Amino acid sequence: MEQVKARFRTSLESALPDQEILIERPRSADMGDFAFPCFRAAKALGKNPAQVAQELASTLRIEGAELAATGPYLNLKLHPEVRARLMLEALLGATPYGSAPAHGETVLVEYSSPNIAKLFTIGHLRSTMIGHALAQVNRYLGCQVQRLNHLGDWGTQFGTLLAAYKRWAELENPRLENDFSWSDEIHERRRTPLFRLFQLYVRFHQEEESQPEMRDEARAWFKRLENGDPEARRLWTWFREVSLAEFQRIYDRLGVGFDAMDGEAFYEDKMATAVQRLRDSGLLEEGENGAFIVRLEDVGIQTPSLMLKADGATIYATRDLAAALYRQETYAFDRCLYVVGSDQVLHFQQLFGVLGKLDPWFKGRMLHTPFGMIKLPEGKMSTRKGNVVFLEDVLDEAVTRVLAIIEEKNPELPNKEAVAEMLGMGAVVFFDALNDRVKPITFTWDRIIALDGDTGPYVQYAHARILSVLRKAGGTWAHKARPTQPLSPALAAVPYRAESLPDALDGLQDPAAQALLFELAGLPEALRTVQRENMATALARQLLAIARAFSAFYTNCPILWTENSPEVRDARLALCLATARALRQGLFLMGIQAPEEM
RNA sequence: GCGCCCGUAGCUCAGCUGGAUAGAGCAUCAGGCUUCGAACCUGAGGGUCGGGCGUUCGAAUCGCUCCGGGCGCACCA
Repeated sequence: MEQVKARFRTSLESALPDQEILIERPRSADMGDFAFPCFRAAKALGKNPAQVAQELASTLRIEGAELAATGPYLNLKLHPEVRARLMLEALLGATPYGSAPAHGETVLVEYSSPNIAKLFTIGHLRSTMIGHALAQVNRYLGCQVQRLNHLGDWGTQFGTLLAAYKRWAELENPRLENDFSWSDEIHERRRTPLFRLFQLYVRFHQEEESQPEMRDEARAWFKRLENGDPEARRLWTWFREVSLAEFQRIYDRLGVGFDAMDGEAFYEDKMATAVQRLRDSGLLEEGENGAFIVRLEDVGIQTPSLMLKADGATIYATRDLAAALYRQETYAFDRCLYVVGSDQVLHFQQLFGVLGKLDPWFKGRMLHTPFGMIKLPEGKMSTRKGNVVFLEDVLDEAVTRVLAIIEEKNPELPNKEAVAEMLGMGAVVFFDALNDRVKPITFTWDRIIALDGDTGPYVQYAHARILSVLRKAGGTWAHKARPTQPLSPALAAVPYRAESLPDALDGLQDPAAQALLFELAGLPEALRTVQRENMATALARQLLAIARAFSAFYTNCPILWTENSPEVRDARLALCLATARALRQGLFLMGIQAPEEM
């Protein structure tokens, strides 16, 4: 397909010297595979665009394709059989479809980054799964990717937690579990140390409102922690351990992995040199009240970046600065993506501004992918106030709903629970990636766990139907649709064996088959869009388009009918196989599994 | 107050480096299971692309402005 595009480009270049040739994709298969809009060329030539298209259509020749002028566009449309052959070769060949060979570019993706001693809420899902998808797609496209989890394991909040802990719940206290009135109503799973810590945190903030002097208590505890007080240190370590254990369980469930989990505490001893560099460059100025700031007006940011508090203590901006400098040295990266909510756009503008002034090397390498916050119908979620929706509750509810549907539609299904898990997760994760809105999303159960229409399960359903057909086809067809080794977070490409094509591809002449090929052809471009725009939306939407086109093909073109000639049957089976592989690969990049039956 | 973001069908959203008749899903209505999975498919209705002005051969897309909403604005992260 790429060669055809290149040939199209070459002939356009020779017909229109000195013109910039921009080739687009038409909106649908019946218009063709590639389109050249003639507006600019027409203007340069002083002609009518439609006329230019006509002239080009009658002059140029591309083997295996027809050139037609449709108004101001010159459309290249491959002959159905050529289109089928090119696409199936690409889809079933040795190179994973749409992937690129390693080219040494290093991309860092910072995502998830939960705070120690807090529970995963639905708000953490976006960063975690978008970050995962971006890491996966970049790896698929040949980048060297480092997946970074910048754990929130340092800061004043630990003073709060230490103070709360000392106040109400000593480590050894056996009454811990009974100290909280609402613990009896909650799920057994939440009777974990982490959940108790979370409750302590919430309680402290609640009581603090009427007793402001508690804040000093918290500050004092953080001071002790910073000064290396053994008790504070011991408790901090313990908080961190129980939190990480809990996080890992969730990451395992989501199929997400990291290459580094260096949290903010990791940069604790690296901030002094970072601050010194700021001083040496003359960027650090004393601001109001004795705090130290970096002014950024000259780079178009009116609000200066606060780097040191009046008491000399560091702030999260200092830690992010130290982290960026550390990463520059450690990874020598080409791009660093921060998948963090849109409430922090200013923070990252400031951070990037400071880095750019400190070292021009950083310019253009630092990128923030902001996303809208999830809020509840009654307002903003707040961990401090305790009005949050926990991620695991959402996942569990999704799985429960899917299980009910399985019982209704396919009660004989083996491994119901495992399949329900894949579908429930698929629904939630796919929904999350589908819209990359920067505006806030209002959480409702029915929205996030929708199972019909533009959803993960719709794509998974198309995949499962294909596997079902391939199984019925007998022989090794179904086997060919399975990965050659188990999938794991260490992989980006689903491992498939290269397959040879049937000799004849009649049977793919039908418009529905051609439309499916057209949508499959859009997948590589969608992956590049994901990489360029740093959002997973384009991939999710392309998978939907493929699944939709498959469903139409499936209803229009019988595959295993006895009246079909063996050639027609095999050609259609090959298309099914190619589609199944593409769908599984695409879902996998998003962190979604594709069950063979559902 | 200042800065950034958003406003597209009844609802939720795509489309935005300007370009073909503005697309999906949900909801509504009308059809489709004696052969491969109806978690599906086919069709219909539904739009001053928030309003206005401008740039352009051409604007949902770019600029200005107004209206409506969100977020941020130094010692939280």
